[in-house]
Amino acid sequence: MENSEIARVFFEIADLLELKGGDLFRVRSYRNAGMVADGLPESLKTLYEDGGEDGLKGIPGIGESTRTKIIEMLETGGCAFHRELLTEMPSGMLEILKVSGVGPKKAALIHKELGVKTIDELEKAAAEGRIQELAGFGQVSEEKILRGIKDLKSRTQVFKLSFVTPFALSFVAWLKKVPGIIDIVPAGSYRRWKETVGDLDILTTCSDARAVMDHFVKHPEVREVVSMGETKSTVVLKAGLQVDIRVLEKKAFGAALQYFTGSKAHNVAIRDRAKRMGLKISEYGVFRENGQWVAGEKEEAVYAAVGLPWIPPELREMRGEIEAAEKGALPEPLKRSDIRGDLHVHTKESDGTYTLEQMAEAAMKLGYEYMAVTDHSKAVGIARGLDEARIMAQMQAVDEFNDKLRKQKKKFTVLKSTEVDIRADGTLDHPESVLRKLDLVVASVHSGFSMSMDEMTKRVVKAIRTGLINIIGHPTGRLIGEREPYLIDLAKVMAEAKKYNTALELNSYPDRLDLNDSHCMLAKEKGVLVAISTDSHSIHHLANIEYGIHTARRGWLEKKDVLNTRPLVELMKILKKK
DNA sequence: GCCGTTTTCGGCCCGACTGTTTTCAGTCG
Repeated sequence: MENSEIARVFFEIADLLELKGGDLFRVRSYRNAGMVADGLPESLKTLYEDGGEDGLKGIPGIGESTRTKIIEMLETGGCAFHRELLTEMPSGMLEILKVSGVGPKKAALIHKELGVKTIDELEKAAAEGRIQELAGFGQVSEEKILRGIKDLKSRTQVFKLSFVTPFALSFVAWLKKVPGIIDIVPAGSYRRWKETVGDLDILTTCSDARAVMDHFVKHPEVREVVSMGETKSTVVLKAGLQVDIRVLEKKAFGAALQYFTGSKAHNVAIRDRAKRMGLKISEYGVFRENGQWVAGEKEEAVYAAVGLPWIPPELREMRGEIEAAEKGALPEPLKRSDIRGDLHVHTKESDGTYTLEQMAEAAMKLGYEYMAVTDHSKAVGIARGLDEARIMAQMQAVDEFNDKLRKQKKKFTVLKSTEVDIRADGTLDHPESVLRKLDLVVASVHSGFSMSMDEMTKRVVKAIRTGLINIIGHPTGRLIGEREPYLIDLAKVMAEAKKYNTALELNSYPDRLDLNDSHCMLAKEKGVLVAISTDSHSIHHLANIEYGIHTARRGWLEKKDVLNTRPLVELMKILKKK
């Protein structure tokens, strides 16, 4: 079982225990174990295979009991405790918990009183007016349940970060029109640059809170106002995205920003730390036990109050950032200006929409020193991949273009390159003689995704062992929310990549973000360089580098861990083939 | 169930909004 599957079992155990009315701290432990499993850069399976039970020790949040269950799942593919809980509470109840406004208490009551076992039965009961008869329910909550079911059935649960970005910008612009508004900052997982975002949280300070609320709910994209209070409101947009807003005093803005940026697990740890120091943290500030205000206007001051330096939002995922902050060992955040060039760019020759010259012009405007033109090879027929003759012609065109740039005294170089296909048998789709003439070789898998992990790993490892590859492109092939990653043992691939001086790509295309944040942590640990590239098919895609940079920051990468932070001369030395 | 600058036992983050129960529990983030 993969980490995400193990995590799902823990989440379900937590939900089932909560439905049963079990100890809430125990519930929280399972939920926490699920989050830890999900966010772990190493595969639990690999840790267990390599180190046995000891390999699983020392993971914060995983104790005796959850460790035993992890081992059970790895060995048997299931968890007896989980199955046992499912005999007591039907699995349909887990779906019911997802209905907005229905939590464990209400769900359990509905189940007990009406024998409801599935979301469809819940819908029927509500439609027939049987819910409002129950103690603690009324006509309003019954209608709310019906709406919640409708929403759940139609709504996408999570949104790609790039889907949310335009809405975030739109709300910021919209709220700027409110008289007296001071700060408007989207927080939450959006601010942490998480690859998918569940909802958008916006924090504001304003002299007139009422005016902010009134204007907020009138945004033209709003479909439904879920709640509207003095300082907090929630709406759902036509696109299905939920947006929350908070209005705060200037004095509390930093504390609120810290709180609403999350992650939840990070905040719990920070508050726990505060508590141990005799402090109390809420979204209104840091306070002593006697209620005296300590800090809150600036986020930095909140962290300082608990003896820590400011922690960048991308790191706030409880992956050791608090311990690192304590030791002064936080990674130096990668900056946009650290990136010297883009190493994965397509042109009209294959499936891009602009010419080599146009792409280069656009890259120069971003202040880059270099750009690799990496059109597809012939195996990718649908993208009009280049055969030997066409790539030779392109090389000549690149040489001529570089000559022209030199004559114009422009400090920019186009690298002769390719995105060569790794065929199903692990061979490359250009002959060695061609690949040796190129400055840089990106190699990617574009077909035959449904291999076993063993086959896929061998396929990519075989390609690396040719010694001709500088970068493995989009190493897992996933498309966020659309296509699962193909099965591949990245730890093995990285070990081989390290030997052959091959980098792994962090593809910044917002649908891909591949490597992901956890994989970046693994690459860093294994000492493999990461190339942050955009896979641009248009001049407009080059700006997607931001998504790659922030994903890299989430993966703790620093300037030294990234291939394309190197100046051209240094880069060319690294790219030199053995 | 997890964990330790107060602890191997006894704690475990904190507050807003809603609906319904006339004083608060449940849900959510």
